[in-house]
Amino acid sequence: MSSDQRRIQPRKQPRQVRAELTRQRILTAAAHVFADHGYAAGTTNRIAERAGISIGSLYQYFPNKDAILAELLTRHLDDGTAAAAKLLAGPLPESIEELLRVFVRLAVEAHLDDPHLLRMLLEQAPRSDELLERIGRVKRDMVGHTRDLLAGHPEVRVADLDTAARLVIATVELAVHDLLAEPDPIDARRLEDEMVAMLTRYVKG
Amino acid sequence: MSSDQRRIQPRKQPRQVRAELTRQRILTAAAHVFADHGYAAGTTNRIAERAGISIGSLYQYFPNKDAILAELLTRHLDDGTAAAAKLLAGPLPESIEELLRVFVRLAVEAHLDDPHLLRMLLEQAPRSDELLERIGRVKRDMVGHTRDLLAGHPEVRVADLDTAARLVIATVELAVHDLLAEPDPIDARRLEDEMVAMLTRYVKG
DNA sequence: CACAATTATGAGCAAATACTCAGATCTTGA
DNA sequence: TCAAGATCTGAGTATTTGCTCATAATTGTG
Repeated sequence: MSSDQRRIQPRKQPRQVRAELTRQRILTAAAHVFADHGYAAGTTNRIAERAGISIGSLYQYFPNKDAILAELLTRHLDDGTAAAAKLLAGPLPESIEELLRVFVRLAVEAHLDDPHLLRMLLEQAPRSDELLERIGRVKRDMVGHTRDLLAGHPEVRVADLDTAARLVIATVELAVHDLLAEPDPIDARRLEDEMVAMLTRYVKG
Repeated sequence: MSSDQRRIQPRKQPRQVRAELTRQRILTAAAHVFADHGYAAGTTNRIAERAGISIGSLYQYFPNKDAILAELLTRHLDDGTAAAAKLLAGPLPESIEELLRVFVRLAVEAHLDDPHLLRMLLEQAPRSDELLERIGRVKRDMVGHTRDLLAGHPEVRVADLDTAARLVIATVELAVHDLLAEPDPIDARRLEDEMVAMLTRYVKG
């Protein structure tokens, strides 16, 4: 029941331009529909309708409903890791405060687009073992990088690097998700400032 | 479609002992089933089966599936607010660090029982306007109390009391949820220590 | 233009599942 | 003891919804 291995990869590779276009329209529509109605009530027929295509076309590009969710989540994760990798490859600020600010800002910006969609994605992800796996890996990578950054910085004074890294990641990810997705969302700039202040004072000991 | 007002209150008041007992068994079974399978896959028939009663009996005490979720969430919220009120009524520690510790410990303990159930409850709550309302009210109260505590404490130095209070609440609630519900859960004691350290340094400025 | 490959259509199927109801069984109180 | 009310039963209904497939339309190619 919960261990069925369902395809998550597209059913076929688009060979014409209109095919790729249709694929995009499906994903865009799905993002809207899921954000508005949630995953369960976001039916595939509704997605097709919103995309302006027939339900049959939808199933030519996605083997099942979960695959659409998976694709949306994958994109978000890939965007995030790519942006983070780009940051890590370039020159980084010296001070721990500015260092933290750079990454907090990254997180905030990644969630400003559509906080409701993002929240839904992460909530529904546990439905699939494969997605759980993928999220777990990304999170572990983030914790690892954070630990390394903390470890190599002279200003940092914490009791347990591993716990500190986990706490930092959890705090940033979750608080950003939550505070931006609330009915009365917090101001993004202020959120960034306060969170940087909190984390900086924390890791400086 | 999504605006139908469904009953959430029990269908009848139990008048015999066995009735109240059945009600309890349903709720206990539902907690387990929801925690194991999630809300969508936690079917009412499965709940009834696990409770050792017939599906008909279930629907004599709960008008619909959402009402079961609502009852479970209500209990959690009521337990939490009651515990918090009890704390606030009694003598509180002087130092801000110990003050924060008391409340962080409360949050951690409230989620040690069944982190997966709690996570599921909060994820599925947005399905109902009434529950969203209730959660919002509890959260607003918590932020309010936190702001008052921070405002009246001489050690506290923060730029914006309101933002700080929101950040503190979000951090505690979410990080506790998340870190305890992970496949490799963080040690509760260590979580408490680190979180208290972070929050203390933050609010002391 | 002709023909094959690709893409689109949407009525309808199969399965899942929330929920009902007519009747059986148990409990209470006099 | 026994009737009335309370509780329980579970096969069945109504609805929703993910998804298929036979067919049509469109596009690329020689």
